[in-house]
Amino acid sequence: MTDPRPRPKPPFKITPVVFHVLLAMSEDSAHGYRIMQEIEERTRGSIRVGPGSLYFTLNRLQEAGMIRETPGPEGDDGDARRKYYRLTEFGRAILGSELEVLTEIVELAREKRLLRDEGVA
Amino acid sequence: MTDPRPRPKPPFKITPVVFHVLLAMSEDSAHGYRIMQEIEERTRGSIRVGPGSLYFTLNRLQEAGMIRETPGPEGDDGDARRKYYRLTEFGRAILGSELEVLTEIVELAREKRLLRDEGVA
DNA sequence: GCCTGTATATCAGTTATGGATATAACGATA
DNA sequence: TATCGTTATATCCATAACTGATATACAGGC
Repeated sequence: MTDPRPRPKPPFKITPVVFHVLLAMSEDSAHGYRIMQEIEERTRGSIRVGPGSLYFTLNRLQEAGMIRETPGPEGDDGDARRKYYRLTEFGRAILGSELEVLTEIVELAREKRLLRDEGVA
Repeated sequence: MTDPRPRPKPPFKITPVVFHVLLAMSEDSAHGYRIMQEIEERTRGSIRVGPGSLYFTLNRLQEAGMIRETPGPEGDDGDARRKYYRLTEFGRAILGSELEVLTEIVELAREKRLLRDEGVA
């Protein structure tokens, strides 16, 4: 039960909002408004991030070096208002570390038969 | 991407603290102080719930019918100060629902190779 | 009997979040 | 080109949640 590998230490607490913002950027770069929508879609509306939390969180993540601003994706000259961000290596490490914790929790839940699905599986 | 089964609707937000308290009670009944310790142990100190959040959360969970007070476990006449709680069916359903969301996130993370481990697996 | 640890409880200060509001640019369309 | 709804970033404020300090008291070892 000892930690096999040191976890990167986040400079502030990784709240659900922070986590989901990082996760929403894990594949492509993304801009704020899109992140808002994606979180709501993926969690089927159970988590809704308002503009207050969102832009506050984006600034914080950028200051902490977990994301950085990038030019938009290839061929996107669409909307000049958009600001695109992408995960840094550090941000990716933090996200990975958080996901490990979640993975352990999910495994524990399976062992204890806490999920409504997969009763036998 | 539509929800195959309606989720039980929690009467308030299931924050990390709330979630971990529910999880800590999923097997046996438990008392407050023990829950505090267990959360700290299982998350290897990365989540620490102080007495403020804990007892506030326990009261709230009880009012909402997610946990209920019970007599201590068989053969425990140890410490009269302890208050033991156990999950209700409703509480178990809420916990299960939250775990489903986490399970989906973990699966997504695996597909996207976001975990530091299991690169090939 | 005294001290440390266990146990519940409350309170105050801080931090995080959500909703309202502001501003403006975009796209469609009339 | 005027107008309207949507997209998009940004700030502010009220509320919600959390942390740490403090209080109280019992248990067990010495």
